[in-house]
Amino acid sequence: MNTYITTPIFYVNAQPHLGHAYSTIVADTFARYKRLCGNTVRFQTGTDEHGDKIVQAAEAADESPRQYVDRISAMFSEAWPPLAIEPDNFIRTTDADHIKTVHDILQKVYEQGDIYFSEYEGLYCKGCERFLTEKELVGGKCPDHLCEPERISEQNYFFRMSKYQDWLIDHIKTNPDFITPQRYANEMLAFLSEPLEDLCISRPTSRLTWGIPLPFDDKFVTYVWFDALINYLTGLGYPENEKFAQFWPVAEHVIAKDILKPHAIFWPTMLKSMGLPTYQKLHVHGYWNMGETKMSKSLGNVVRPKEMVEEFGVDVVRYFLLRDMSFGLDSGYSNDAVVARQNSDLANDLGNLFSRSLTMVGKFMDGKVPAPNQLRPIDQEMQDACAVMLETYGREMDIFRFNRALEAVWKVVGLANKYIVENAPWEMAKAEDGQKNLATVFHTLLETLRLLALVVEPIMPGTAAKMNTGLGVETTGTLASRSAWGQLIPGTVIAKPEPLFPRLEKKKAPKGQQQPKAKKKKSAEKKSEKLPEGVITFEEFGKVELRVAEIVAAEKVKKSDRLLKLTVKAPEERTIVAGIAESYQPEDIIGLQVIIVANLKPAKLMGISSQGMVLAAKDGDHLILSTVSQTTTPGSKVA
RNA sequence: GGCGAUGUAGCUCAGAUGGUCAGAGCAUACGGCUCAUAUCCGUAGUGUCCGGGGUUCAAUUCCCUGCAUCGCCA
Repeated sequence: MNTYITTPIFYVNAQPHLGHAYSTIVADTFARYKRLCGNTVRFQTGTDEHGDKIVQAAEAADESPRQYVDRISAMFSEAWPPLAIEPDNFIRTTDADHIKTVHDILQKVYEQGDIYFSEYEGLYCKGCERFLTEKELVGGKCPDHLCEPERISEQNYFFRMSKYQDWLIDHIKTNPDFITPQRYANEMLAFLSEPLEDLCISRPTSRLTWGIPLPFDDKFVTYVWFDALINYLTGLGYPENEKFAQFWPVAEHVIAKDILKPHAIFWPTMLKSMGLPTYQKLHVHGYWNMGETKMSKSLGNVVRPKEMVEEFGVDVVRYFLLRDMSFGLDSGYSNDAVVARQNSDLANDLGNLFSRSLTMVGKFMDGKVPAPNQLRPIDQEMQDACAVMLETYGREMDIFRFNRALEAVWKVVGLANKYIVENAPWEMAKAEDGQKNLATVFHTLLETLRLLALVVEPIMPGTAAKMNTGLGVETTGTLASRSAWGQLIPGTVIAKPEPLFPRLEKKKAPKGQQQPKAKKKKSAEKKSEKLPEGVITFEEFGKVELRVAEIVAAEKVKKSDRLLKLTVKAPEERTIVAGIAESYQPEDIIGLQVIIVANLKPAKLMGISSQGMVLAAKDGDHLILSTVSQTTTPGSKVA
């Protein structure tokens, strides 16, 4: 059996964030799982590097597009190893072979008449030198240049997507697993109930040169999706490489819901036009939301995978992401939630189970795997529970319900802990006739741990390895072969290992919920002492994130006497509208370092989105901006 | 404005051709154990299953409508 699993190629106009990491961890886990099942697996990820946004981002960074994409793409490829993500191929749309493949495919589709030349109409902003989507507009205006875009038309090439609409509808309907979870297939069918428009696939070189030239007209370059989606073929060496024949028939894509339409509509119709079978499955996942608000760069609440790993370790991060999100739905992210998972599921339940078991084997079994004796019902039940777990685990992993799979695994973790309490080996050891059952108990327990290490392997490879080492287990074979009960060899020496997971102190807990430890104590002392009116706690103050921001641009807001539109570095650029025009001239404050509230909910003032608030003293009507007494790094925290 | 999704215990979320479907984990309280990373086991709660209307012997589950949040599109 073969498996071909891909992540999207990520657009390099931003650094890797949690969403990228999730898609890629999902794909990696699936790849590891399928390998464990004995499949031949190919796992591909990469970066998407063409288009006008890249040109702009490069300009902003004062780099050539080439330098820029090389730098950001490297940030992606370097982001994955620390997350234990091991793709077989990392593709870039600026790779020579990709460019050639896109060329060949365009030529082929063109020759068969599925690409034609026509008018494209859209809203064009002269300042940006590009078409804007309706969504980008703020109050009908370009948010960057505050002018209304013009409705202009230009000549472009189109892909005859509409031709394949009926075929696609039929394909989705007759293949229930084509797009999963089901809700996304429904969404696409609803979309397809309206006539499908053809897809504009070019941009004139007069406006954009950072792209793949059309083979049949060098005055145009390929625009976005027709370039990007083809990466899934290029990565297999389409058309002649044998990998293509081997893996294309089993292709499965993992994406986030924001790029559903290109993958569910554009891509299958493109493949159809090329005369290729479509991919097998599209797995669509939701977003990680940060508390109440969505993760966004301007709010400065982007979670960097690298920082997560540094704080929690790879396996915890992987476990958390797969355990806490129902695949397909949105989920909330918070550091506290990760800490909670780490402490309860990992440290207390699994880690402690492993630790106590091995310690007792050392104490009561002379540090060796015992041979089991006659099974009692309680031992048989433990063994049966493992069989149930393996069955559920396989079923759920196959369909990307990782949270369900892990739930089933942790059910056994709980049962194993219970099994220990019910048998109370420390009592058995004292009893005259206890030795016989004691051997069975520890054999059962160690076998259970062996199976837990097995199923946990695709999710937490490092932890699985530690467990296997501790148990003295060989890790060759497949999931099926290693699943069979009773593979530990009696007499194998078991050494007490280091703890699997450390327990963490919960960081700044929101309210007064900061007493996890002192459980034994009476709850005599009240947890929330009354505070005088107007007094806030340190925790409450801690919610306000103050930062130093450097004003890099300032201009008056039209039709407003009081408002200035500021562009600040904190350290990312953000726009803040401040009511200080009566006290300051725009040109006087450029370069000034002020203190801002960085995590204020964005507000729209005179049609401009303000992402934060500048602090100023108020002397009557006169405002005096807060500054720092010495120049510092923009973005420094104020506390 | 159109389409769609979501709205279930303090928190994060599961759930079902309409009838033991009111659930899990975390958090909380109490009890037990001591092998273990002060861990584990047991017990105990609370919910107008978003509001309103309808279909039905029966709706949290189906239909309509309203509200809120989110997404896609115009």
